[in-house]
Amino acid sequence: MAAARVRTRFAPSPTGALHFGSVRTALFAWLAARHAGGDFILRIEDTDQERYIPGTEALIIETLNWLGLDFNEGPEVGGPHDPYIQSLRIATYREHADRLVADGNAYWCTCTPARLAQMRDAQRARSEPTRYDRHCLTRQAEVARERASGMAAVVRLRMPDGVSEWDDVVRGHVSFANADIDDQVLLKSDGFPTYHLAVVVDDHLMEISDVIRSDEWIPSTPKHLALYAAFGWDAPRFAHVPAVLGPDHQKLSKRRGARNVLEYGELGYLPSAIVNAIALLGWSSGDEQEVFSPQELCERFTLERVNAAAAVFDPKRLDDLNGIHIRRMSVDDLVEALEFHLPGTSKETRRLLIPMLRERMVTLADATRLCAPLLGEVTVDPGVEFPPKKVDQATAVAMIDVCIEAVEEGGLDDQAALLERIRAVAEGAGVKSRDAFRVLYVAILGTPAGLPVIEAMAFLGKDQSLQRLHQARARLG
RNA sequence: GCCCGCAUCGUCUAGCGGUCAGGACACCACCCUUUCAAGGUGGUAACCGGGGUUCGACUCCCCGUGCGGGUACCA
Repeated sequence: MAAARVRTRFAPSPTGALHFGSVRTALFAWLAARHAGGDFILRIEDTDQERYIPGTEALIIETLNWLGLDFNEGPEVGGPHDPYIQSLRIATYREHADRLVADGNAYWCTCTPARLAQMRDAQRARSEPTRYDRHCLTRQAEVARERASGMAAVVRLRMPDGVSEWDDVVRGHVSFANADIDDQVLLKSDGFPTYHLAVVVDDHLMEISDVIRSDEWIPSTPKHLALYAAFGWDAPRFAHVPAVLGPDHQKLSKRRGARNVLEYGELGYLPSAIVNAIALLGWSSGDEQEVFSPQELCERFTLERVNAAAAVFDPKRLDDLNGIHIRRMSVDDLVEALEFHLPGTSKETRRLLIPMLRERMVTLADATRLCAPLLGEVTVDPGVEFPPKKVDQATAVAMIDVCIEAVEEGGLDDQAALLERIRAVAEGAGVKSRDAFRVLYVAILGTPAGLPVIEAMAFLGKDQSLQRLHQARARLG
């Protein structure tokens, strides 16, 4: 078979916002496609009306767009295999189910949920695997009459004998004894397909070359293989990626509080940092590079290098990467990105602030806190010691006085000269400059730590700086 | 119950029979320094257990243990 074009898809069910687990699966599928110069497709798997949460579809698209995981085909953008929403493709599944029944690879079943439950209990009691006992397979004529009289019925896959096996891109060789596998329901009594039928039909029709999905699907892959065989289709490559675990080592899930990825945007995380962080959850480059732009990831990523073990998401790692990605941004990009976190500021103002901020942000949201004393009034927090620790009254007074004097005389243009003059006073007082300078930080910023104080004064201007210095001086009595 | 998968520092990982078991995050120390950061240097810290195979196992095989997943007319 000729090397087919690589086509991957992300196929979420619209049951809620995306968290890091689902997004990572999407990312791997996107990276695999982009690495190969192939196509990435978004398909919505909404075959369960009961679990459907309205609005989720738009949320998923927004998340993908925000992260930069662009899709070539899917809802809204369309494509050659439109529609990309399964609830709009019901007739297709129905036709395929009929074909399976006609060929003897599937059969109708009218067993009630109660009988099924009873059957499973009995099997369990006998230490047997739970699977359908094919009661209806042996009475198809009767089942046909029951259906004609309006009895609820489903179509079940007739699981063939033998062994199902495949070479999983991340797991290696995997095999199952078909005898342990259930005759899966393919068409529900409401006429909707189950995941199993829909996914196989769509992946084939949409020419998906690599099925990349979370590893909870491993046990049902034999059913899918049986379906490909029954239809006479070639099966795609399968890559089952491991789960992403929370700090409790439990799989990330919507209940249990896994966060909507979009919330990280509001918190000041960069899409590129998130992409970098989750790519590292299970994938490694093979050399020692760990900071990647999305572009670099596309170049370097291969499914073969995805680890098979589940990974615990570490927020500290994201923080680190986010700071690095922020520092790698251009000033122009930061001016834009900071608009949300420094509301009411002009581009020029943000441009002035960025050199001070850059090395100090873990998230963009830190800008709000860091810049507050420069964009508003200094607040005198009674919890802040003044004079600070290790600095006596006299030294504090001297520091403020020299600063006032220097600013009045020399202004704020020559920051180096200003710094020298102040430092000389600290040294003369025999106090470490690291301690003495805190006096100025509290005076100007209201806290002993923050943006560099001389640059901060330059930003505030002479009048405002002097006013704050005099205010502080007054507090010292 | 039955089936499947996974197993290296606290966390993410490299390793694909012979390494002082490497890197990153976090943590600690020091340096730099106008605070805080950023940056630099160094440090603490790991092969789940037991059997094999082999001259030699983190690496291959088996068993156990732990964890995860599946076992639905949910995906």
